[in-house]
Amino acid sequence: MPSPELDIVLGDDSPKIDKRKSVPSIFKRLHREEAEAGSSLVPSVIYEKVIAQIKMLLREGRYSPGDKLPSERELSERLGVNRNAVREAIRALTLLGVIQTRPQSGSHLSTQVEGMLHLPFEFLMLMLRPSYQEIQELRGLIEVYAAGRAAERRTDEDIKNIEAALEELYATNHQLNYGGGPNRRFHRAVAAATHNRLLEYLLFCLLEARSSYIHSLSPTGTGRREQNQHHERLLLAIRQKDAAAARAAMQDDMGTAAQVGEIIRSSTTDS
Amino acid sequence: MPSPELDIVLGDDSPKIDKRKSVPSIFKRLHREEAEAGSSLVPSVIYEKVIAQIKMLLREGRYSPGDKLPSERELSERLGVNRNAVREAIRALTLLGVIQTRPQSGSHLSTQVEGMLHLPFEFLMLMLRPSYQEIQELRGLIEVYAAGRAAERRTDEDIKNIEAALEELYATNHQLNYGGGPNRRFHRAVAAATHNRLLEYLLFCLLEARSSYIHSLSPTGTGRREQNQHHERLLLAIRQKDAAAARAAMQDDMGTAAQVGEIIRSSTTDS
DNA sequence: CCCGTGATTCTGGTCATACCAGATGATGCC
DNA sequence: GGCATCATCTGGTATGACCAGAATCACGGG
Repeated sequence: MPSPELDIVLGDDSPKIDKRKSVPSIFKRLHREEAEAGSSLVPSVIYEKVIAQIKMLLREGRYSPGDKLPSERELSERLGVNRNAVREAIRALTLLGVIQTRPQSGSHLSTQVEGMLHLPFEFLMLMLRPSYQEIQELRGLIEVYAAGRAAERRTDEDIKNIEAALEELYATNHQLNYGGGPNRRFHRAVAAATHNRLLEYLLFCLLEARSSYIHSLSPTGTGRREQNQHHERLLLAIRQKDAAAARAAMQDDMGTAAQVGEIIRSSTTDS
Repeated sequence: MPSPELDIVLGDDSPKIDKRKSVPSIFKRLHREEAEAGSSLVPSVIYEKVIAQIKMLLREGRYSPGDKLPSERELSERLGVNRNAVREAIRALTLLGVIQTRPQSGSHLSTQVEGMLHLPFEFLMLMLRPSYQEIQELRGLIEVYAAGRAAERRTDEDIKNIEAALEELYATNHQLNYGGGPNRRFHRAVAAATHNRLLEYLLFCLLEARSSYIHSLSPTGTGRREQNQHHERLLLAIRQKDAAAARAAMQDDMGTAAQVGEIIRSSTTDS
């Protein structure tokens, strides 16, 4: 059941001429023309064609998350390209998190989106080099909104998840990884209560990338008590479905985080 | 000046044993262990090491956007791996938008972040399949916030840009690509006035991916007049630095967009 | 001495082939 | 029927080759 027909066809009905000489030149020409036009509608290089195919199959619903892709050898044969090109495509998609591949088993479409935006976000920050304030502003605006919505939409299940996350946070509270995973998980649990997966996941990735970008956030424990307090307030507000109070609590929590960020920034004044 | 030293070293001081047999087995073992643990701290495959290297160089500031990378052959030699692995890494990063590569010239770190998140976002939506409401909620929350901040922070330059974008939008208003590029550029111009590049870019990519995800948004012209009106109000509010009015105008614009989305959804009831 | 021209070199894009090691699945023995 | 064994398949990696266009440099004319 895994591998639905998929008869992939590369857009070109190229006359199969020799393949070593003619085909590349065609691509090259297309490439140049496209490059000059600034557009990229026609994939210039083969691996992009492979990716475009997979994307199309996803879009058309012929492939669904979890499905197994044909083997690299089979794909390369069907697509009429070398295995290297297929590998490059698969590798690139793996990096995006679209595909998961196990060494001697095969490649599957990811069943979960976890990890899909981490690297892209990380690189985005490395390239854009946003200030701490910029990140915090974006984060804050999403989190505060999410807190309010969470209060309005939360189910009992959500409450349980948030409580569990909070408990975990407390359990690791004495450790050094302040602001680390548990904290992110708590915030994610709150965001999840909005029942907007896109929002939840975007925020989560933003937090992950932020944490990785502002490396070693750990040193200071400043405001930990305040932060715990904010978290408690937040949970209470969400439980009581008090959107305004939830937003206020989250806003305060953001403020605390901003303070921490300030300390970090001032202590590492360079770069 | 382009290629700063870079003496890349793969983390392992492997005793250079034959290289065809021993090294892979080491990776394999590490890979399996990591896979079982669910983590991925140790890059399992070589191309990930290459990527990690580049990321590290970026993080350390030894490489900056625009710099030219060593040639694939040179990289593969320095890293002690095959050129394929290097290509896979470069290709993957190209897909992320981190690297730009021209056929007979070389690979450079992208100077612009444009296009960095497009594909990731697209795939995220293809995998997550969020509802129109989910997208719109996320979009709306960012846009409304941005409108307010734009009103507070805008410079005269920003006003000019927004006006220009609005003019372009009007110019193409009679065409079919309603809700297309010009509209996104207008919204981006507003977001740019917040002077938070991260926010601006994130929103932009979200809009791009949204447009690509909700394909063929064009058919209906419903609400175009209202939308124009909202845009005018928005511009006015930003010009007058009236944050509340700006948020209100944007909120209305989001409402219009939601309506359009509703129509689209109801007219294509399937999939 | 400058500049244009032409050949050489370099680079990315593609391909073919080969081998390894682990996973998979079929086969056959008990 | 259950379990061990082996052929096969798969992804990971390596080597080597060629193409076409870009980049570079050397050379000769002005």
